[in-house]
Amino acid sequence: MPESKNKKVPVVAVVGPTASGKTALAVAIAKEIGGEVISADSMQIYKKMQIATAKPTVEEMQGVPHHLIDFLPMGQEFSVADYAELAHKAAADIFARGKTPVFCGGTGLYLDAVLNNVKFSEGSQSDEINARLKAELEQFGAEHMLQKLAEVDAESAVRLAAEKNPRRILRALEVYETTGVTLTQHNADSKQQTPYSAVKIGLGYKDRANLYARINTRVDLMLQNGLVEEAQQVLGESLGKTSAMAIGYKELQPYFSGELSLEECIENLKQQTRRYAKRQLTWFKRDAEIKWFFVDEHKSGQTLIDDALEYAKEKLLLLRD
RNA sequence: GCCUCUGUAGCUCAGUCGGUAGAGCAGAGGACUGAAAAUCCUCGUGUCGAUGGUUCGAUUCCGUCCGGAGGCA
Repeated sequence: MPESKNKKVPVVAVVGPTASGKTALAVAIAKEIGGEVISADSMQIYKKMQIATAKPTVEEMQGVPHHLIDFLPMGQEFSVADYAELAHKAAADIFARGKTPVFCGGTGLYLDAVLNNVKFSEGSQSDEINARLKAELEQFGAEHMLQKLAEVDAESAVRLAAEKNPRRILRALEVYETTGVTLTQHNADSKQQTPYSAVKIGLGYKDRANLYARINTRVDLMLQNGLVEEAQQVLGESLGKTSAMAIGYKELQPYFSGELSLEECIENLKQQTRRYAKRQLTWFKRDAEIKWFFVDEHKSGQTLIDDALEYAKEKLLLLRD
């Protein structure tokens, strides 16, 4: 009965690719153990973006309180740092009321940032510096930016040399210019002990084809539920840098402008969603703490939920020992 | 029935003046610390429609057959 364990806040995290059934499982778990859901989804945070983000409906929530959903105007930008701050607050609040936080979502970066308690220092971001670096990138290219980085932060430059991901090179430069500290150092400083002890449950498919089929039919369902109308409305308003990236609206833009047929846009939307799911899987796969449950290995959604529920309860009991 | 074009990677097509072939897309794997539903990296062997012939050697040239497109009757 180690003392340190008792000090950690027990939480459950339901993760997995889009369209794997996370919402239903998280609600079932929350109801069973007396929990509240904290969404870990970079797009469900926005108001008005309902259908495309598969935001849980009131019926789906079944009376379980949901946090970090449907609260931000679309024009506002958001980032991991913002998410981490809000999520920690929500978790502390839920725990203080004697309940258990149940994280649920497919944004791996958000989840990891919170569960690993990554510290986001305040001064490492600057829109002006970012804009300036971006202009420089456009003029001189990624290679040039990488060399510029190598002069001040050789270690990060070496690490980033293989992929030459412009976004990441710029961030490394931004961190150095704002804080005077290398990205390597900055990231090392961001590591802290986590206050949480998480039971991680992954929802997946044994056969990739089944996941893709599920995604395809879910997009069709969204269309039946009025996705086109929602897209028209959303695209008509001013989206922010973050919300504009949501899958489901920008793919339909060519249809509204008459460049492509609706059918072509839908195919494209489905494909984008499939690729997104694949990236999510790549992210979650490397987390060995996740216990996976496969949808296509169960007779019904209910047996899957029952199995996962049983696992979650057992694990939580162990954590409380 | 005749003529022309065409049949190469899951799809769209390049190409080989004869020495067994390569792009885009799709797909797969991976990375990921302030846009993450984002951004980026890596990965291409396929009876070159079938079958005979010419040749040291044919996917490439020639014949025949089968499939597809078009034109003329």
